[in-house]
Amino acid sequence: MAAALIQEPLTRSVEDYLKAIYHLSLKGEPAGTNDIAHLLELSPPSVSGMIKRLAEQGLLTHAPYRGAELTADGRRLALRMVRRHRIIEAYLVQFLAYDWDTVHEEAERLEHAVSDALIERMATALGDPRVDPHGDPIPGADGSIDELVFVPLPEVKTDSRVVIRRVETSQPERLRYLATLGLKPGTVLTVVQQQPFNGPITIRSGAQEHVIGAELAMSVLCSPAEDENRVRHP
Amino acid sequence: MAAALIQEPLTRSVEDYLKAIYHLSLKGEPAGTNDIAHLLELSPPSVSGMIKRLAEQGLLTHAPYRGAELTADGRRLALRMVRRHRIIEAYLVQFLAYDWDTVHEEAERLEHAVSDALIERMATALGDPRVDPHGDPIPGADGSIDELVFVPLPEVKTDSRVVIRRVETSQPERLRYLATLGLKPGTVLTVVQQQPFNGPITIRSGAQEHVIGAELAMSVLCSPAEDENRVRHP
DNA sequence: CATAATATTTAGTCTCGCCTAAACATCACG
DNA sequence: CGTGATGTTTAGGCGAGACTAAATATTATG
Repeated sequence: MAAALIQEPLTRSVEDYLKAIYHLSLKGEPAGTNDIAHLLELSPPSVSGMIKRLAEQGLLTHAPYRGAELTADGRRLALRMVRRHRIIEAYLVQFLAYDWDTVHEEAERLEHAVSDALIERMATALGDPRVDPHGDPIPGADGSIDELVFVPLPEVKTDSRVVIRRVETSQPERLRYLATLGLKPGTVLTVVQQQPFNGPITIRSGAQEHVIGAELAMSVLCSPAEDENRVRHP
Repeated sequence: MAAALIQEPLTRSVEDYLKAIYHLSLKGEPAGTNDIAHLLELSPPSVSGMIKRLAEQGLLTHAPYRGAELTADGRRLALRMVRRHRIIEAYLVQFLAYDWDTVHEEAERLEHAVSDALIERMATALGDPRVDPHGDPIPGADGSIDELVFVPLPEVKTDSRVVIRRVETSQPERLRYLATLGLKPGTVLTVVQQQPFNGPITIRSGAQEHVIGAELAMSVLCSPAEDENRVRHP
């Protein structure tokens, strides 16, 4: 019952759990054991056990069979990991010639090893960016985050011009394929046609036309093209 | 007896042991359990146990009560860690405004997390350096290393001009102090006087004279000043 | 050469974080 | 409203890697 007052250096595992639960919580509901297990590639009983430990440490709350929710402390630490991850991604792309499809894996390991000081130096070198190479928002050192809501490509009205703001997948194959179509944050496009029943979407970007499956298109998040000027082109 | 053919991703612990044993082996003798324990800040029994495991994996050989020696495999992996450590140090100093007294700690954590690919990119960005900010030699990606032998400052003849090639300590306080005296790799100096019985050493560098205790001076390694042109000034 | 000092290993535990198998809750549906 | 599908937890175990206390080997010394 007594909430632990300190948080000793977290283990890698704990950092991964907090980050996973944070991401799952964005859907608005407590994170389920199975979902966490799936995301972290662990067995559900392992997750059940860890949730109990994290609850004892006051990093999350847990009602049996109901899922886990981060406390303010847990959320703060999770956002710290998200910041690290995204700053690292941005740095590797900008300064070490990484591609947007390979940075995730590297950042996934580095985020546990860097000091706060190094992250802040990287952030400064980058000019304190607000988004990473995929358009994901980077939390501030103070824990603030812009959780802007964008429209997935399949929900964009036909004939409307939009700008890609964010591409939400960490699968390298998908990212690489989207890059060959020129579909990265900052790209302006028009939805030409959408086939019914969740069918493929035809888009035009400049002189080129492409057809994209609905599932893949779901990871492409857009906003109306009037916002174009507010987008960064890194 | 059967040497394991593969080496799965090593754990952080194993990486630290290999590196420690490599460093201790530079003295020419097998690394003793106690020395390893002292270097890694672990108890001797812990080290004894790990040595047994590493011997089973074929990374070192061990005769009870006689110390541990790396096998070719073990040495290769140790050198890989040393390369990582020193490339990271050089990178942080050159590109992220780290000082030579703070890089060690950061590198100590990062060396376990970076990919080979990232290290090679950093090395390329640095122009494939042969020494790190302390003058320690950086092993090549192929495992080659220049183990040059330099003369510790207390053994330099009075009145001879030498150039500092390497400063062998990772203690931030010592490094910071030496830096205030301008004693870094590349600095040219003359030994003015050495007090007897391991006494302090007086040096002149440019217009300045300093007195240094013998113990601290032992970590300052030099070569004759004719070699000056072969030294890098980063 | 015996004995003390020092170095090393063995024995026995502990914690963390994972696992599988089995028990138990919850929910949707006939 | 019972029944099966699905999701979650409990029970029991394991390996890595650390620890302390105690036993044993080596080295140094009188």
